[in-house]
Amino acid sequence: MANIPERPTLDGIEERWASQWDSDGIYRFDDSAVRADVFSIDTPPPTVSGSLHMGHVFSYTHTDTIARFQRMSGKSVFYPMGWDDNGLPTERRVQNYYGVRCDPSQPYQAGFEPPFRGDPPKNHHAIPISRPNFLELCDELVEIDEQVFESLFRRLGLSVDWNHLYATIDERSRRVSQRAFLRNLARGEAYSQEAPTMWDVDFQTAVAQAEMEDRDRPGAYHKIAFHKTDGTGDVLIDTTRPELLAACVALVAHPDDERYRPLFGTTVRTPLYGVEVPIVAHELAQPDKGTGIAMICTFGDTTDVTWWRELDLNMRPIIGRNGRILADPPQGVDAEAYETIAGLNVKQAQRTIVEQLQASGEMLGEPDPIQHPVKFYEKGDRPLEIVTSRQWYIRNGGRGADLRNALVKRGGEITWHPSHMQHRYDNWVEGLNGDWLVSRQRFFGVPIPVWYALDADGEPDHARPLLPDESQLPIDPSTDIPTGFTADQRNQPNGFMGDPDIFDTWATSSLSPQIAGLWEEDGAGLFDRVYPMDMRPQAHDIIRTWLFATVVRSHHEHGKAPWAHAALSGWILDPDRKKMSKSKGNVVTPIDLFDQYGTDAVRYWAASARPGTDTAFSEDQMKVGRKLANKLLNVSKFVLSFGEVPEGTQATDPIDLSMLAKLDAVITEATSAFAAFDYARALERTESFFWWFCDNYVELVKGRAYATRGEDAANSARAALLAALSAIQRLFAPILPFAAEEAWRWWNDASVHVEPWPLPTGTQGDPSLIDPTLEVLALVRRAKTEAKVSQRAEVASLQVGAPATMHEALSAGRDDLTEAGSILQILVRDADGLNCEIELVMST
RNA sequence: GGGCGCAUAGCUCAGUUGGCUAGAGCGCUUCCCUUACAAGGAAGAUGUCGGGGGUUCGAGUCCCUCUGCGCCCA
Repeated sequence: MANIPERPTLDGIEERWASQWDSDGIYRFDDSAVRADVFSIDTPPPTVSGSLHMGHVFSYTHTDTIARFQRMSGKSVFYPMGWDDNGLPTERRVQNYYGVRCDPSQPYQAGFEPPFRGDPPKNHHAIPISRPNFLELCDELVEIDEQVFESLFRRLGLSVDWNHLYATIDERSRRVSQRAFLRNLARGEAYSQEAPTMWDVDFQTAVAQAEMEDRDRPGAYHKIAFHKTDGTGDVLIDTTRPELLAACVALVAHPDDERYRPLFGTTVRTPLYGVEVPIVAHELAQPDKGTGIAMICTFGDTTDVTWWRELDLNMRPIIGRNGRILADPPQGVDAEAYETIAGLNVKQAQRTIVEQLQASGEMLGEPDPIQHPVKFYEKGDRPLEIVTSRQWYIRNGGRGADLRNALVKRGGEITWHPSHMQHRYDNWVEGLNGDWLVSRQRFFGVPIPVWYALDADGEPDHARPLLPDESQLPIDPSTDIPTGFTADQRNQPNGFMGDPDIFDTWATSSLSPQIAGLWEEDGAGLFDRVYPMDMRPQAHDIIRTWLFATVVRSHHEHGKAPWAHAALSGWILDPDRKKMSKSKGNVVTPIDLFDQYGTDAVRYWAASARPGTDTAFSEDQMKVGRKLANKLLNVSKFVLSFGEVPEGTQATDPIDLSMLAKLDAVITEATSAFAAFDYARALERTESFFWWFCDNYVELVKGRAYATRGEDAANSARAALLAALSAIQRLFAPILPFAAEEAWRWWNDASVHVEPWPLPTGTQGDPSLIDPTLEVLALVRRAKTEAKVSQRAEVASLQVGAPATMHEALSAGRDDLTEAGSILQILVRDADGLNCEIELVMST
């Protein structure tokens, strides 16, 4: 116990202990552990191209407290880390950082130097570069970003095993991702299809259902006259998208709608273009919306797609992938009339069409403005359009009740923390309306590992893709060559072509358990020892994406749920209860807070938040955390200052046993709270006991511990203090890993983080025995405060009135009380309740 | 429109299966340099537990209902 500093301090302990843990390798996963002794964590790979913010600190701290608890409880903890670096966010960051953009038509330039490395001027025009050059810059930048993330997480004290590190673009991830996909394909769980697809016209890629969001946008109903072909007049429809008139393939009304029932089976001619279209019936038509009859276009929204499919209608697409009206009119549309809108963007086309309709008298009245929900890509700025294209899908229950039900059932096999989060999952799965679109028309990602044979006309055979052998993975079909072909046959008639697309990021990150666990890799059986994983921690906003996608892949590949527990973290709100956002300028950088309050203090703030609860950012809480960490050092110093007790010394004084009995209850509660992933409850119990311990118990027995009444009396207090301290330091270790380690190492050789989690001491003490004595002490303190004298001031006499049932307890604490209160004389008498008459010694 | 959550002191929040005068911290007021801690300690004031109804010997806690806020989905 010779290592206690004169003035304990929190300053500098992070660096010291973090590097010590690293060199001692205390967080290394024990590869020899059997599955039952393993606790495995499916750590979320953060998007490294995004910014580091308090949300990361918040949720990763939650996970780390659980990991530390499990490790101390004897588990070999598998706690990997991953970086999600592939995908659109990285592409955007690379564009903004280097001042370039990817243009696959550009030739590769060896040794290309980007115009900027960081902060190109606002007026800089992005330079088009080849795809390989672009990917090189992606690789360069993610490496820089990943170092920043790693240093933050190390500073935060995450007990991850950095030997188990992956990135979603690295070779292993590409191999696992492609392997899993090929197996999906072989089992019929993946397929490609030419179909109407939600399309972002700016990013020029297809978008999955999970990535879409509704935004309220202003629009307007335009009342347009269609002309009955039997010459008996017009049919009026309301539409918010008059620009799609040339794409109209039918009018639709509800089958029960008496107004339109006579018209079903007849035809009308479209205004401006004179195309004959049928009037059809479908339950999805809304009689109360507008005139109750609507035009069906290919395609204005997802309902159009449903109608088109179920009613077997014609196809007249007019919107191109760039969001502009196609150059050539669809079949049957008057070319002269169409020419006036060809090449316009959607807004321009709408203006033109409205002018033309007003001129021809085929639009009635003025547009009627409304607010309505419009579908957007969550990262996009313009409404999604629907274009027809060939895409890859993985079945997720969106097109089949059996699979959907099976996936709901898988969700039920997971224990959710908090439990109500399962509703979000069920809700999402039950509301799916299509399979999972996994192909993206982007650049930086895992390539889809297929080629297509080209026929004599150079047309690809999509029905029979050419597949690599698993042993060849990972491949890039744009550079690798399928078996049986040669390089010069690429893109030639009777040759082959590579699939140009990449997988969506989620298609790879949904395999995080397989990637981290070295599934089908040379992992010496690691996968079987860690999978299914014990815990998936993540934020609740990505239940529909990451969580669900992971369940889908696990269900297909392994026929089981990927984890036993899903622990959902909440959001960080700013102090005004608004979601923190950069644009509002209220994002604080974690490093500054670590510097200001210490890492443990910031972790304390994070760990104070109930699991799954959105939580206000609070520097006040960090101040409290710092105070707590500081107190832990100081009380440790005090307790350890008495030195060791003689071998075999046990606490015997009833007062000491009473404290230890209270401690036992706290250990029991903290243990079951941690075991149920409720770090906040464990902290709260530990913390409130700790302050009670410092303010009351320690103060009460301080004199006795100083041996004012002999060594034997002192040793009971010292033994109790040491036992409590040992437990307290370990109880705090998951939350305050640095302060706990600092104080622990003053009297122990090994790290507290590999010590066993405290067990109840099993003392036979009466937990409430100490309470009456402390109540009297509080009354004495109050009397001194009210008399405005020092707490050290002497009490000439203390007369305690107490029920007879309390006398024994008071008698047990009497000597300690005498010292703690500087009381010269104590008399106890019978009374109904507890009360005191206190006579202070008047200082002269 | 459907689903879920939240509402307790000025602020941030605990309050497990109903059970003593409803708690903590911050902030506020007063006092105290005391040999673990002044980035400390001792003490004090502050509540229609969102409104209404019900079950119960007993409700912050359970049930119904209303109001407000938030999130997810359409």
